[in-house]
Amino acid sequence: MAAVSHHSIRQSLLERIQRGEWPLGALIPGEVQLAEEYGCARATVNRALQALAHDGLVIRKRRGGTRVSPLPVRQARLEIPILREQVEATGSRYTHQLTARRRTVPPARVRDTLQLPAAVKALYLETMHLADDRPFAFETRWINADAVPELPDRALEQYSVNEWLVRNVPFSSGNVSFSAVSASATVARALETSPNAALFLVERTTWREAQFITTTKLFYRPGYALTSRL
Amino acid sequence: MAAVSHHSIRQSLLERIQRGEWPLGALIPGEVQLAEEYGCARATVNRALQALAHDGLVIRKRRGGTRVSPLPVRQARLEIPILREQVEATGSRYTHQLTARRRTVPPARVRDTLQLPAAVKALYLETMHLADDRPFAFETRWINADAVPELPDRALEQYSVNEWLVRNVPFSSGNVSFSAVSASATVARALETSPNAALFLVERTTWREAQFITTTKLFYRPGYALTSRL
DNA sequence: TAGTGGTCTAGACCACTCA
DNA sequence: GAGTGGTCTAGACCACTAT
Repeated sequence: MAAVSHHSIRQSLLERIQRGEWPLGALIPGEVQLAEEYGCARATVNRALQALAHDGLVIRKRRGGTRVSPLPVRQARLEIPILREQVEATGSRYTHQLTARRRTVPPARVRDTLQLPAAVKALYLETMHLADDRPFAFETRWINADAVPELPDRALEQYSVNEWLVRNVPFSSGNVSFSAVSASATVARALETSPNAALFLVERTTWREAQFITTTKLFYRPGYALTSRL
Repeated sequence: MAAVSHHSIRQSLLERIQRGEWPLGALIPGEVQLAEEYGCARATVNRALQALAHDGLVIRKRRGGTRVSPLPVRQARLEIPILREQVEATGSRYTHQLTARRRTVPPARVRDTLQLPAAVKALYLETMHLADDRPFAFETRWINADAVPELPDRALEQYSVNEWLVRNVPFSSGNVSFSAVSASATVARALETSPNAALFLVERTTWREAQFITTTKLFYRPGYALTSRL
């Protein structure tokens, strides 16, 4: 390992920015000058600066040079683990139960989200996720049956629906939304909590090449928090 | 722009993975072979593969080669914008009001978080963030006065406390936590909502080189959701 | 120990944008 | 038009680890 690597340069530049060597919005030296200063090739400095730019700490423009980000946007990288791992990470035993499974015509809201033609049936599933046999999260899910291979009964014994989908319909794109909701009577019963309890809700919709696959709501038990480094 | 860039290779490999050319967990060709296939230098393929690895889509090991990630961890990159920008992005007018400001000894929980000695005073601030003069979010904040330059009164006319801190004590590290809480009487009154309403809560603590700076709670008005691409 | 990824270099050319 | 970052290349050596 050389004394100067793009990692060490990145770290060094970060510290210089944090120490205030260059104020917010200020221009920092060009790649050529920094390369000279650190005694390495320009490409190495370039790599370090690109990493800083990727993290939103500097802003780079051709001809305009590199500036310390005037209003650094804090970014949090959230990992959305499979529930099994989330539970097992706390040392608890993970189990799950399929509590509903039917093929019906989805409500309009879901039909729009999945872009299904009217009157087409979709697969509806409800799953309870348990940690040490106590409710951890309650999941409702609609699946576009046309987009997914038949869901074998056997699979559901081993994997939760989500896990099965991840393993069998991988790498779709999608979006997530985090919010807070009051527990409806149904959800409160499932989570063994009181109606109107404040629940952390994660909604996800995923698709693959313009074909919508699934949309889910995940209601976490009260007190759950999603944490991340900033 | 050459026909092959690390971007295009990255995209191509992504599509090949998504099409299932290599199953989950499978080994994909080595850099040398891919470079030959795409007709470019190994470094270019390397860069594309590193990007995919960074996003958790492949797993790379020296000597072990590159594999499609067997259980892709979905990652969401959340940008935590300054409230002003969050509000203005919706086309509303942003204003804020400082509703409380005092120096007192913080409660034990805050003292622990900021790692303050007992009986040392800290700065406590409450801010209402408004969108078109209607409550958008309610913020409570403790600041370690030793870690921060004196907060000039003048600054608070122009910037919210948070914005002032970002501009004057930049690039600290920190963590965030997202959860759901029931509105307390105080918070409900501030947000002009009913007690026990489910609120989305963002808690943040930031520090800089082992010195704690501030810890805040941000209660969003009911119905707020944080959204991100997956 | 051999084979893979990780990294650095020196040089080159291009793309953008500011003056 | 000139100066900055963006990128590619060909070659080299190193670091890790599976066998």
